[in-house]
Amino acid sequence: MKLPVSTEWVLHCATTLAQLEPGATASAAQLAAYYDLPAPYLAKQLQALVKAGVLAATTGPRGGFRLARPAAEITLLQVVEALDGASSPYECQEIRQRGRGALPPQDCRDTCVLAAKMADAHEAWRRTLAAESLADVLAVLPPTAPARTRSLLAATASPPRRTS
Amino acid sequence: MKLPVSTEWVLHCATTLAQLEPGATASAAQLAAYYDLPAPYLAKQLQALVKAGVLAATTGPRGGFRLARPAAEITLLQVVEALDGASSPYECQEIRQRGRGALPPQDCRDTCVLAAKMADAHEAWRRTLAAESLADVLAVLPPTAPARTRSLLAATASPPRRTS
DNA sequence: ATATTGCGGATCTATTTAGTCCGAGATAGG
DNA sequence: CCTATCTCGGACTAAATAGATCCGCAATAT
Repeated sequence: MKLPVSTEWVLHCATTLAQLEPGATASAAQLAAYYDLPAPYLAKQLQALVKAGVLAATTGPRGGFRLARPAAEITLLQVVEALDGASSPYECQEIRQRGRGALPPQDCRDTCVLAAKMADAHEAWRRTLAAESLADVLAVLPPTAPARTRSLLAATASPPRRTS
Repeated sequence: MKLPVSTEWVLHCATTLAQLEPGATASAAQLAAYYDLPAPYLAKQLQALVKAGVLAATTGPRGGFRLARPAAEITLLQVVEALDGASSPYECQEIRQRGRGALPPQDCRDTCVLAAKMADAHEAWRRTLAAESLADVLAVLPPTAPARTRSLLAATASPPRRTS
């Protein structure tokens, strides 16, 4: 049971994007430099967040990524599941219905007790992550963080067209 | 984030072993036939449970596996973690300390907020599974189940030495 | 003594993950 | 209005990890 390392990347990137002024964007290259990550691969992960509706992207010069919704309406669960999917780590194969000890179908009308308990555990996991929004995360950061983040990001922004 | 399919196997096998009379054993081959599973691979997984102290094994003819402790003292979590380990699916790589936006060490004395929340979620998952014992699972099975299980298992027991 | 069982290691395959690349589209500037 | 360039978007390739299997060794009850 393991989550991709890029999970940490996108969680931090989402937190970073949440510190921008409304409407402002940051490119994949900017975010990659900010965290020292391989830019093309990070871009791929961010695209997954776009497809999941967590981020919005604008192409063209000065384009980039921004949150698709207010930070208070984006939960950690939505970010994590955008990458890894929402399926439970335990998948019941109904082995109780196979082999010499196979149960008759009428005994299998309810879901398997073991599968039910594993599903309960997964639900508890999801509930914990769904209870925390990006806004909640921002609230525990020092008040100076957003300004610092914005200025450091701007340092790698595309230059304003050199007039050679 | 995925658990091995063998997780379902060992959960069911542990439940099956819990239905035996105290001291009785079942071999890997018996359990494999009971659930129509690949015997060699199942054996390997059961060995992991032995190493984790969940099951006890006796070698030699008429040997096999049995619970190492009363069913009430074996939780689903112990069975699952015997196979997959106890480590969290999310592993913080401290990327907040790398790249252009790296935080100074004095700001990293506490664990990262994101890592802490992910750890909370994993703890909620573990708590749910730790709250359910094999005895709890047996309690919801029909009272006739143990007798049926024992008789079906016996059908694949090693034959009592053919006197040819 | 022999057959049966668990135990551990070595091996092979397949799926997933990590990482890279090039093309389509959009915008700012001329 | 046109062009140049910067961005995302998806396809493609390699590496690592986990899944699955096999074989020889040790132990024990018959």
